[in-house]
Amino acid sequence: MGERQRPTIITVAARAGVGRTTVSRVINGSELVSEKARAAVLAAIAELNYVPNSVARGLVTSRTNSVALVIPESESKLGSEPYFSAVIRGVSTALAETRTQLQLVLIRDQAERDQLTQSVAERRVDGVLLVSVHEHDPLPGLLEDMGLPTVLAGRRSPDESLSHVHSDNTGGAATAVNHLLARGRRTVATISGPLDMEVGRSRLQGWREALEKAGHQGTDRLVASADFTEEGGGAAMRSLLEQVPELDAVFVASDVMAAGALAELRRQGRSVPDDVAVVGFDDSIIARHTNPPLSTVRQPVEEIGAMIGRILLEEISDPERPRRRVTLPTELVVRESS
Amino acid sequence: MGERQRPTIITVAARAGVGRTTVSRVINGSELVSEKARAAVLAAIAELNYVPNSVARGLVTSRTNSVALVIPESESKLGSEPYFSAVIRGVSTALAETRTQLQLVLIRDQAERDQLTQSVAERRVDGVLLVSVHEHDPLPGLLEDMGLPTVLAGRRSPDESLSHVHSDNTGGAATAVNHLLARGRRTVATISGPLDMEVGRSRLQGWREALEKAGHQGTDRLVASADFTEEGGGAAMRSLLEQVPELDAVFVASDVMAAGALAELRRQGRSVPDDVAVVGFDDSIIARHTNPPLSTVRQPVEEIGAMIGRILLEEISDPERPRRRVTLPTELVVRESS
DNA sequence: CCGTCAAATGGGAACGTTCCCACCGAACAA
DNA sequence: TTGTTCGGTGGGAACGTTCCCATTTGACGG
Repeated sequence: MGERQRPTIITVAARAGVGRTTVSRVINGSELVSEKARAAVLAAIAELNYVPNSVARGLVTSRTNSVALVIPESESKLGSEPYFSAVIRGVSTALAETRTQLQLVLIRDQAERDQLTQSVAERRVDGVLLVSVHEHDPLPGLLEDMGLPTVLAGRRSPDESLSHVHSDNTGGAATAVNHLLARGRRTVATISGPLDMEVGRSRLQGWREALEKAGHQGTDRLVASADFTEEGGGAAMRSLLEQVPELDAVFVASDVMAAGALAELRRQGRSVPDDVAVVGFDDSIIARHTNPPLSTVRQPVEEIGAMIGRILLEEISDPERPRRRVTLPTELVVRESS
Repeated sequence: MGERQRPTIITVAARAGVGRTTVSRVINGSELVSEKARAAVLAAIAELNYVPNSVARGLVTSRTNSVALVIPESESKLGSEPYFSAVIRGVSTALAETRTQLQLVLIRDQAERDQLTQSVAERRVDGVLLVSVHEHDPLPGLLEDMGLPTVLAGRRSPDESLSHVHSDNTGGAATAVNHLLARGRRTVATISGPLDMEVGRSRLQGWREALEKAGHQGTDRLVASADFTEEGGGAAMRSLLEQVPELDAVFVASDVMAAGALAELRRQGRSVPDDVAVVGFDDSIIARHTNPPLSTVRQPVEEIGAMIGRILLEEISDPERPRRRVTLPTELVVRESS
């Protein structure tokens, strides 16, 4: 179609009969411009259909108005997907307010990891959001050293130095356990997440503390760990049933693993919730579709996304701002599995 | 920490004892540079830890090396999420090869829609990927008019003018119907998707053609339409059971709607698959978790994503290249619901 | 030994902004 | 009148590249 030459700020200036700088001032909302000049510029912009070139602007301001959201693919296997979708939605909401672009970066292997740091070094983004970090992941430290604003969903450890937002994993787990105990369950085992992730450890800790507070001892043999996958959950369930055949409840640290556990229980002829009660974590989409529907601990994932987005924007606009640590509440959702 | 002044191409040139241009040539892999000079430049780059500034480069080349993936939020409701995740994964794979960045754009309302066109006008992306377009969506035409390379996952109509990739919806639906007929079902109803989307229409068409080819007539009363949501699927099922109480099979145009339909069937005391056989479409994650597990038509979503990514890159590097239309095969996955 | 040619090289200009600073003129006090 | 101030303005420079073109260099045939 049309596509002649795109108008530049100079074209606009000429058309409006003012200088380059005045046009720039109008665009950027400066006060120091007369009503008359402003009107002329605005008219010229409209007539010429002028749109500022953000690349040129970025060159001089050294701001790109875009941030990266980094998702490790190892985690984005089928099961965790609803989690990431919700985070993305939240982040997107937060960014929309300031017209900041969202770069999505999936990391599957070392090459893609290098590419990310490369891309960061190229100054293609103003800040980075990191999701589901592992304890010894070098990435957060790297970004911190580069001085690039960085916010985490989750954290590497309880004394995380970067700004981060996470849900009350310990509290949520404890709530689940207390719920099971209140239902009269005597032996509440757990399938924990990976222990090299803080989510894994803290949910396990919540489970343990709640049991101990209720007077239960020797809980160690009631634990099996898995990797947040459905198969992992099934395998962990199997091993628990071997070790602790008398168990009558399981707190599973994710819904996806719980789905695997439910299948294994069915396979072994244990009915849920009559023989064994099960509570998951996340309230992801599959929780409503398992057989029976899964009781679970809901975490406000979309809100986490919105929050990390907002915090990152703050840190970009003021890098000196002190780091923030936010814990969001969880909520027990009781369905038919408990 | 360190963070002194970032080295520029000039710093590198000085260090290597060559001119600006030679450094640029080395970076861009030009042949026209002596071994000696190349080595010196490479050494200087390594010593100084130089990384080219992509914004500056973008200003002169007027390429940003990033593309936008646009997802209408109305579709990204819970149910369709696995679909989008898979598309994203595929796109990301295709883009990784050329170090092209992926901008994710969620569109929820008119404001965000405007923002997208704005952002496109600002030349922040080299091309656009559009997912799940509606028949009368103005966006594709707008992008086409702007002369911006655009590729669709799905299409607006069978004679789509833009490059696009879609799966064989008609064929997949027909396969599902034939499967049901082969199982001895007599009355195969359908819950279709929205009829203002080509996916909706073509799956319906596949269902109809297969029935007619098998000698069934007067199929119109066997159709109920819904909006790809679980609730919609339930409501459509209810209406079908009222209209056609004798039905013994349903082809549902998406797994999510099928989940709703299954729940409704159970509520009305019809057993699946004994009384009514059900086949869905997508093979999304929930298909394995419904009760009973859902037979479904799998479409290669990740491959669709990879394909639209690759085609877009081609169109960016050569805008004159003729538009492409790709149809990928589907595959019937038989589980327990049929 | 010289002209020719291709390979290798580097400086100027351009990409489209914003920022810095100098300037202009009107208002106002002395 | 003269000086001071300040809102309003615009030109030069800079941001860090790539592209165009002119120049240098070295090899080679006559």
